[in-house]
Amino acid sequence: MKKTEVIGVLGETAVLLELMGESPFRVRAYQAAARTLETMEGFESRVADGTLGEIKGIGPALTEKITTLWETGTLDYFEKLRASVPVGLLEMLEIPGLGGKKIKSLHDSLGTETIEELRAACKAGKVAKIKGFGAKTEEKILAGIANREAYNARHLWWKAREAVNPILEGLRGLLQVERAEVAGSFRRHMETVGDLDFIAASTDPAPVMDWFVGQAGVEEISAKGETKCSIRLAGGMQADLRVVPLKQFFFALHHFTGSKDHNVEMRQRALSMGLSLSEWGLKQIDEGVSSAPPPASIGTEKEIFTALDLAYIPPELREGNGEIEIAECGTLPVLPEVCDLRGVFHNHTTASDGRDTLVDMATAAAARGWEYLGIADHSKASFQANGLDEKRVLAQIEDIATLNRSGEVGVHLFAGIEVDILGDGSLDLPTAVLAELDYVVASVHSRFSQSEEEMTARLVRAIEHPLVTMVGHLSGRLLLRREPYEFNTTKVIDAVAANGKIIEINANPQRLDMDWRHWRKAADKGVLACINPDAHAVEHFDFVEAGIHVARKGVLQSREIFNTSSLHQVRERLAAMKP
DNA sequence: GCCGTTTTCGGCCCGACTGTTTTCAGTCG
Repeated sequence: MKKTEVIGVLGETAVLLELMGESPFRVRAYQAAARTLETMEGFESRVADGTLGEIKGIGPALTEKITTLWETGTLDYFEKLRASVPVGLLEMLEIPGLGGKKIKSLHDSLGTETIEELRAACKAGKVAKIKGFGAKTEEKILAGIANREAYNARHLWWKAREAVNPILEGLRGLLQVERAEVAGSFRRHMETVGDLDFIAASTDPAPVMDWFVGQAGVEEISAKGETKCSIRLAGGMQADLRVVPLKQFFFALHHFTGSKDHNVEMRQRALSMGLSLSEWGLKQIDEGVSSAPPPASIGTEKEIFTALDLAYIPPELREGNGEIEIAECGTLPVLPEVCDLRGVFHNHTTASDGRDTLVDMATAAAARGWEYLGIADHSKASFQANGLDEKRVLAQIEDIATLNRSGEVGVHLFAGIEVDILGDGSLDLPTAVLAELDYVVASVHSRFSQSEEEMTARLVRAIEHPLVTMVGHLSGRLLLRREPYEFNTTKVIDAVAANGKIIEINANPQRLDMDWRHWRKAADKGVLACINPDAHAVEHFDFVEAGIHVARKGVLQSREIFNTSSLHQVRERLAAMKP
């Protein structure tokens, strides 16, 4: 069985155990193990030599189950568990207000196994009669089922921002509001976000909450208490607001920024120092460990970290991926910013499927202050995208050279191509043509359903081609729409490192590919990143901001990003990469 | 399920909100 499948089984086991009403700690153990495996290096050898149990969070029971899965491809424990839980129950977890225990209770008393049956039971008033349920729960379940159908549960970060900015501005404009921020996965710059979390500091919550629920675009008020309320916006996005006194603001902001894993570690660290950290503050625990008293008041989020002897951890890094250990040393890396970029390399023009011309694109790039712009239109195999054949490539090289010589645009243009990686890993254009270009982006645009072995070999072969400079959108995923194709990420990254090539950070908000979770390890192997907007129009240059988010979450530094280099350096490096 | 220079058993982050209760369980973040 493949590693990704093992991870899938562990994750599904956690969900199934939850539905069985198992101990939440056991559930958590499976979730944690799945996450650990996702980023684990040398998984195969550890399974083989039996050292899996040395990893924190993986004990004897999980070692045995993972080993069995890996070696035999099946696990009795899991199969029995899955057979005992109807699939409909898994889907019910997506309904707000329903967790493992309530779903189990519904199943036990009514025998509901599908969402349709649950809907029918609600409509017949049967659910309200169950102990622990009532009329309101029944209504909420019905509404939840309807919403689930109407809207996707998650949204692209880029899309969510359109909702966030006006709300933040509105909150900050209120007389009663001293501070307001957005927290949650949005603040951590996750590629997709579920709910939006707003925190406001005020001594007078009522008018703030009234404004929040009364905004234009609010479709439903899902909850409204004294200090917390929850709305659903047009488009289906859920937004929560919490109003706290100013002295609690930064604690609340930190808490609701998360992630959950980060918070757990922070609280554990506080406890070890004789302190208790919560969204309400930092207090001294009376007994036990001697410790310095916490600061009397906190005026920035940074001071919370300082109180725990940590360097400030930017929100993007708060994923429970060892950021606290790094911050312990007080040496957090300086993360890149949009202004560090001096150009981009994967951009389309009207020659293929872009909306703007070469000159338009160059002018817009110059207006951003970029020093250079790489043009990489599609190659001929991308027929639907009007890909360029040999002749048109050579013509475009000529156009670019002419434009560069003319000095009409204040940016240096590099002639490139986004060449299709064909099914067997060969490239869509002959070497003689590719050799005429300044650089080559190689991408997969077809035959996504190849086996992991085929796709891995295909990518590796393309990477090993001497004229390939970088790999475009490595996994081919479309967030919330299409899963990545199957390939061995480690092998591909190793091939890129071994050949001194570059991996693109495709900054299209729907791609954000290669995923930030792989970046730190890839960079440690010497792989360079190149943040590219995959622009099909001048306004798509804005996407680089999302690309910077990926780099920051991946803990990359500017020197690890190819296109933070000056024009002079880029020229030299591109030339050096050519055979 | 995992974990342990106080523990191999008894912990595992913690508090608000909701809807259901008559003192609290479940869910959520």
